[in-house]
Parts: sequence; structure tokens; C-alpha cells
Amino acid sequence: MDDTLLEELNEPQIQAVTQVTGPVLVIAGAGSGKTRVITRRIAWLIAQGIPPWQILAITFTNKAAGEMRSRVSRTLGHGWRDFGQLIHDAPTICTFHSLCLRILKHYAQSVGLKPNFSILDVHDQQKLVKQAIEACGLSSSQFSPSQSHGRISAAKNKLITPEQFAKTGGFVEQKFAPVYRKYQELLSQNNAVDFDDLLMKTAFAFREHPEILQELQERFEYILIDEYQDTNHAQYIIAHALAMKHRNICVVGDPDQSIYAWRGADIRNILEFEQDYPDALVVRLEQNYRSSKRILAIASQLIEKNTQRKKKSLWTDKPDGPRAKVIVCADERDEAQQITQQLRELHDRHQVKWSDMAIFYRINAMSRVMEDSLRRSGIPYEIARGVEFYGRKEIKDVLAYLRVIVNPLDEVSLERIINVPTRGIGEKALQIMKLHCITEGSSLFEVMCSADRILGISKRAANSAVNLGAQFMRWRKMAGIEQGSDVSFTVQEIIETVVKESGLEEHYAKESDVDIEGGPQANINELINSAAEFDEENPQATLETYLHQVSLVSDADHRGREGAITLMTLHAAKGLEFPVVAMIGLEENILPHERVRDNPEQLEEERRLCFVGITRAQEQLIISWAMNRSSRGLRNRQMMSQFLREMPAEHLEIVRSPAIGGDWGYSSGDTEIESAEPAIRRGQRVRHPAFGEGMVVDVSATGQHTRVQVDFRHAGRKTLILEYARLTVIG
DNA sequence: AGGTCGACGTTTTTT
DNA sequence: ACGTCGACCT
Repeated sequence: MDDTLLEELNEPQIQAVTQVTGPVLVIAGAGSGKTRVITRRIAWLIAQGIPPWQILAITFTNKAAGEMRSRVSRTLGHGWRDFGQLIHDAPTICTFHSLCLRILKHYAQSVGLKPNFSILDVHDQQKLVKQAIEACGLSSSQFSPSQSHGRISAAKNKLITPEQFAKTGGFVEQKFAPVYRKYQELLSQNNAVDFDDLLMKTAFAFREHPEILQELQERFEYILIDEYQDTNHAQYIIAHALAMKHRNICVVGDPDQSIYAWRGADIRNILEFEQDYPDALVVRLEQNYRSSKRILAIASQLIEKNTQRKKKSLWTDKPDGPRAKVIVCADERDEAQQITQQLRELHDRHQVKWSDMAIFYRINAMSRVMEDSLRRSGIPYEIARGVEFYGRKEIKDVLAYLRVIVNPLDEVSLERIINVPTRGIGEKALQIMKLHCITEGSSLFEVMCSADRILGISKRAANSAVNLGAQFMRWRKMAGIEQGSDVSFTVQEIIETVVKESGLEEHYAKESDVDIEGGPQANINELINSAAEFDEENPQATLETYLHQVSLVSDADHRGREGAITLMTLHAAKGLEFPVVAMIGLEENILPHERVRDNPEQLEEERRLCFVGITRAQEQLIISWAMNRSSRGLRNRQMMSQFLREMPAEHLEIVRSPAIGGDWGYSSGDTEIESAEPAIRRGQRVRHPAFGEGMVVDVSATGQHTRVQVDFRHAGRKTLILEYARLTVIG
């Protein structure tokens, strides 16, 4: 027996690692060595003689899966390769989505899918939703595509079909159900699925094809699920269906770090695990190995304000550490400067490496000002998941070409690139071709290939279309999809050829004459590089595999550029740790976000988000908030976040930025932090001499005037200048 | 056909 | 401040 696997583990950790059979619930507090436990547990199972391929470990992100995979093989001295197929002899370590993808591909025929289906990204999904709305004769002003998409997504995560949606819902649902149905129809016409379909179709496959489920149940005797607090209903069903036979299911999570309820995560999954498995072994990991005593105290006191919570007390052996610095700033630019200055000092005077620091914010938009400041100051930084790499226009263009090569039925992609670069196939020609599709019952791709036989299309357009079709057929041969080529090309070679022959290369060369860093050309080159890496790691991979893999990765795994500060959203920060953490924008309506104002449950989620941020810090925590902040062009007065008020003052050191000056009407000597509170607040009821009674929806200061937006009970929503409008406060 | 310009509504967090 | 949409110009 290999005792080194239990080295440096505490008592509860050993329990979690060695309880091989039966259900296990591990409540893993922040920084309690969770990843170590999971890795060791997988290694332990294998050391017990369990065949690796019987082990299934599910993580929340691809990045986490990759890390875990390499840690496990390092622990065991193995060099497994995971080719993204269902069948291989390594343990399966992946996300729910990629597990479902593998399952759906493997059983494609029985499930009624062609294995070359496209996976649409959010943007394309919304485009299709919009089409569905229009096809149902509803105005897209009534149902915005993004909102509608959200509704559909939420339904899918709860495994609600369009039919059930119509049956169980109220008036709005009745009206909306056809859109959902139509959307599903469009997806299937495109031979495409969305993210949520991966889960839903898998869950339904288990229900409708017991033989599939049985096969998988027998295969995966040992199941482990990380970040269990963030699983949604579909994932819950999938996990428990798989585990039903052997009941060797180990789930790991922390209810205090549940931050994805907004996308369907159901915290009850973890809270009720013991009811699902009354014989479960429950292990609590409460010793924190990450943060100083002060940081832990701040986090603990904050999270205790949540009422919906299982009590848990984290403790640590670490030293007290310094107090957390709270910087009150004049505005967001000042804030960025203050943070930059603080971090530079840590770097220059205390030799802290840039890569040991991170800056967290609530919303992506807040990174801009911070970036500017860092850039001006010459500090290297890297944004984890900023504008998603695969979301960039030029990248999407290239991928759209590839998707059409693999899946000619993918009209979302075909429409995207049919005239990019412009080749004379305009709106009109496209409309005629689409009409033809309907009358002939054939696909746009087929129609395009024989566009010269359609009346009403200009010679030029028809020629281009036919040529493009022929071009695609050549590429399909090259990719080994169509018969005719006996040489096999790598994904990299295919992409390079397509970029050249499609004219995209020239197209983007024209748009920007120089190779700008982060410009279209540079990005395409980066894509080609990453494809080369993919080829190397997956020697026998096809273009189809490549596309599927790429669809599930939101970011071109920037594996933390060496020597750079990391910037990211609080959500992206989960699971990471840094010696120095700066959290910016601790203001009402930012953190907590304005959209959660009146919802106590969502407010608690925001508090957890704040908790997650704090607990990423090992030694030093810096927090800032700004008295003014501009958003959508308007300058708003900000109030300090209630969360800041909830933190223990004795562990905070409050600093006022010199930029505030003394002329803000607040005594500057105050150690207590005060907020710049306008006289009239959101949510306040007011009366107007002409408009009657209403509720203040928004207050913003621009220049000399304060604008208030008021929702009047009878007169509707009005924007007023506070100084002129004679508003009286009610109550 | 297609490109450009101005208006408009709109922005949380992610697989 | 960003992307989409419609109108107008090349």
C-alpha cells in the first residue's frame, strides 16, 4: 500500500480520501485543501487496484479538469492521454458538458443525432432565438432575444420540454412556449445543439434508452463531483442516474461558495445530499491552509450574515497577517490609480511578484479603467476571460467556415460567412436562396451549390455561390469527410488552407495594415498556433473533434502569462488563490449588483460572491470603493457596499485617497467610512404636483444637476431634474 | 451591392 | 460606451 498518498493530510482529509465505497459528502470550506483531497482520492482509488477507466471525476471548468488530470498523473507517475472519446483507459476527468458531449457522440445514432452536430455559442443561440421569435409572429421588442434565451435556458436546465412548458406555465409561458418549440426545431434543422441541450439530451437519453444508462452505470463505478453546490437540476439527474447502480458517489462542495444560482444551480442539491443518501459519510474540512487569520476573520464574519446557511467555522494556523486595506477613492480612475500604486509598492519594495497579485471586479466592464492605469504604469497584466477569445469576430468567422465544412446543415454558420469576405452574395441573393430552400425542402448549402439554376439570382452572385460550394467540397475532401483525398491533413493545415483560400486572410489584412497586437490577424495566427498544439496533443483527432472541443472552451486557456498581474471577475476567481488580492468597486449596486436589490436570496448570493473574493487572498487583501463611478456615460454617486460595513472594523485599515480632498462635505478626519448619500434614494416614494405619486427608480448626478427617474403610478416613468421638480418625499 | 453614418436600446456573472 | 438597425450614398 502506498502511504505517501496520505502524507500531509489531516484527519478529515484522510477520511475523505480513503472512504472508497458508498456515498460521501465532503463539505470543503474555502482553502481547506479540496483539490489535494480530490486528486489524492482518485490516486487512492487507482492504488487500490480499481481500473482507472471506471473512475469518473466531474469538475466545473475545463481548466480545472485539465489541472486535475495532470495532477493525478503526476501523483501516479502516469502519462495518460485523454482523446476526448468515451473509450480510453485513463480516468475520465472532465466537465458535465464535455461528458455529455462524449456520451451524445458515442450514442449519437440511438439518440437521433448526427455525430457531426454543431455546438452553438451564446451569440449564435440568441440569433436563433430571434429567428424563432420572428417565426412565431411575435415582436422581438416584446420578448428580447437575450431574455427569451434566458428563459429557454432556464427551462432546459430544469429539464422542461416545450410541451411541459406550455402545460405548466402561466399566461406568459403559454405565449412563449411556441418560441421555445420553434427554437428547438431550428436547432435540429441546423444539426446543432446548444450548451443546455448537451445536458438535457443526455438526461433524456438515460430516461428513454435504459440500455445506454446501464452501460454507463456499469462503466463508471466510482463517481466524484467537484463544486457540487453549483450543479443544476439536469446535472443532478445525470449524476444520480449514473451513480444509482453502485452508489459510489463522492460529492465535494461548499454551500458558502455557491455563486451560480442565476444560471440554474440549485443549492438544495448539496444541502439535501444527506436526504438523498441517508447512509452518506459526511466529512467537513474546516482547517484553512490558505489565508491569514485576519483575512479569514473578515470572510467569516461577512458570510455569517447569510441566514440561509449551514453553520461552519473555518480556522487556521497561519499568522495574523496585516489588516486589509480599504481605500476610499474619488472615482473609478482614481481607484485604478490607487490600486496600481499599492501594487507597485508591493512589487518594488516588498519583492512581491506580479504573478502573485490579482485584481477582482464584479463586472467585466470594470476592467477597462484598471487596464488603462496598469498599462500607463508599465505593469504587465493579463485578463482571464475578458472578451472571450473564441468570441472575437475574426475567430468566429474562421470557425464558421470550419463548422460548415464539418456540418453543411449549419446555416447559422453558413449565413455568417457566405458573404465574408464580400463576394457579391448580398441580402437579396440570400433571400432568394432561402426561399428556394423552403419550396424545395433542401438545405441552404445544397441550394448554394446549384445557385446557377435558380431564377432571379444575378449571374455574379450565382457564380460566387457555386464557386464557394465547390470550394467547400474541396475542403471537405481535405478534411477527410468527403472521399477523394488519401493524404490526411492536420487541423492546423486545414485552418491555414481555409484562411488563405477563403480570402479571409486578405480580407483582414486589408482591414488593418499592420500586425497590431490583439488585432484580427494576430488573433487568427494565435488560433492557428493553438490548433497546432491541439494536433500535437491529439494526434488522431479530426476537425469535428477539434470544433467540439473548442466550443466548450470559453477562452484560449491563457495559462497565466508568467510575470503578470491577473485581472478577472469574481466568478472567474473561484478555485484560485493569490498572495495579494485587490477587490475593486465595493459599492452598492455594483457588489451587490443593482439587479438583486429587492431579492434577499440573490443578495445572499452576492455576499457569497464577496466571500469567494476575500478567501482567494493568502496574505494581503486590498479593497476599494469609489464615491463616483461612470457607467453608460453617466456619472453616478456611489454608496459604500453594505458588505464592507458588515466586515469587522478591527481588521480593516481605512485610507482615503488624496484625490477626494476636503471639499466633499464630510469631515476628512473620520475613521468611519461615510457614504455619499443623495437626499433622495432609489425605492423612495415621492409625490409630484402634476404627476402624482410614484417611486424613485434611479438617481444620478451629472454636472450640476441631479437627475431622478421616477415611476409614477399614473403618469408612467419620467426623468426629472431634482433641483427643478418639486418632489415631496412620502413616508 | 455594399459600405458608411447616425440613432437607439442595452450591459452581471459562464459551460 | 457597444452592437444592431435603418437610411442614404458610392
